[in-house]
Amino acid sequence: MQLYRSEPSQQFIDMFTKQVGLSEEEFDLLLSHFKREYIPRKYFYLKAGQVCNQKAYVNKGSARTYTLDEGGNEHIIFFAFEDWWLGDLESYYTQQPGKLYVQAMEDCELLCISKTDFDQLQSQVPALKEWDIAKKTKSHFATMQRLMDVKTFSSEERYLQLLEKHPHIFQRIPLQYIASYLDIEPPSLSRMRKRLLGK
Amino acid sequence: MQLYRSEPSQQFIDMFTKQVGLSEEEFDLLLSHFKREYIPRKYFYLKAGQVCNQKAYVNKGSARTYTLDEGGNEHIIFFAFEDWWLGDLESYYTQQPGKLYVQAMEDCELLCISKTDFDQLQSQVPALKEWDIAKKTKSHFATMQRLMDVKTFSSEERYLQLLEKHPHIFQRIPLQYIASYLDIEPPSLSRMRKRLLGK
DNA sequence: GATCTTTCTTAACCCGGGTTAAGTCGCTTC
DNA sequence: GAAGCGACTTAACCCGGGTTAAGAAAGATC
Repeated sequence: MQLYRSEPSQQFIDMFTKQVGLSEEEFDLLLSHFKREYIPRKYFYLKAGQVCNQKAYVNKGSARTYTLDEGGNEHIIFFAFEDWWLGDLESYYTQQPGKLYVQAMEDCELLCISKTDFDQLQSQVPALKEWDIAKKTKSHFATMQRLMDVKTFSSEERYLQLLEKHPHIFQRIPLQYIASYLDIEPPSLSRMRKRLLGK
Repeated sequence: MQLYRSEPSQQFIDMFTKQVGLSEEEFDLLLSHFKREYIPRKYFYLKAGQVCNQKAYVNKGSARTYTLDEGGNEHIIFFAFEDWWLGDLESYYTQQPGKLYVQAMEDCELLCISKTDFDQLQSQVPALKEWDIAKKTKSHFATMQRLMDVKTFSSEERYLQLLEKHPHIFQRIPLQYIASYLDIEPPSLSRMRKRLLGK
């Protein structure tokens, strides 16, 4: 058993060795550039105005990504749980200050690699570059789907979809965050849940 | 003056020759694969369930891209005017049936190139491939920005932003489409406009 | 175990937007 | 120019969600 500078989940290892197809040497090289980072609950991984200069894999914990309006209200864009990647993609690629807040909802253990390091590795390992492009594409389609969902479905429909597709998140995060994700206020979510109980 | 199989706008020519940096020969080769397509007002370029198998440049006219919910209501995701590209990006890349409707709001003249042709040209002309990747990236960020806007700003704020950034579209397309784009009903947009007149 | 904090629910009130339908204006068509 | 059509506005009604505040429940902390 080899000693790692970080202790990646099996999913992390499988992703790079089985899906991306890295050799053991390539994986070890990649892994040596990852640093573990802990974000306690309620603390921020990223705030608006900061430049996102690394990729962060959620090894453990959960986080929420949100925007802030002029009134100081938060609007959750998406959640992240284990085996997701955190960050502000636009800020990462443009290296300009971002507009997003990323806050830990539970204590988080992240595996982080700087953009500088990843860019260099990417030029050495073609499979990594392909993986990154594919990841961007998937992310693009997911963002588009979210936009379509927000426009097409009512908050109740989106609540039911969330309940069906990701029932586990209701066990882990406060309902007020779900409400923000659905673009409604907590009392409204409460009323909706009560209404749905009768069905 | 050369005869083209289609008559691209100056913007179209500049994009590929100046921005992408194609040589005259490369541009002519590319252009020879484009076909002109006319979509009369109210007709569809694409419907949900169809596979999007070509890129379409809007040479003239305007279109709206929307989803349909179970109740048969339309939800406009975005508009397209001259110098934009039309289509269902996910369907194009996956070659699976899409979920979007793309309908001409004014008579449209499109310049279209099949995915098959473009993929082949892309492998011959590296600059084209880079352009395509850059376009996807820009599109991704734009989609993300739209999602953030929809979640962060009220319909009134988004109306004012639209008025400021794209005042010309109010001269070209019916207000009912603007309303759909803003996720409100036409009477509500009317009330809002009346309210804003007093300011 | 008592206190404090966080989270969720509930109630009461109000306002804004959906809904429906009618009416106006402008443009096309014959 | 009359009729017809599409687009926009307006009015009236109703319902649902925001807002605020209070209370209950569950966890955390000491």
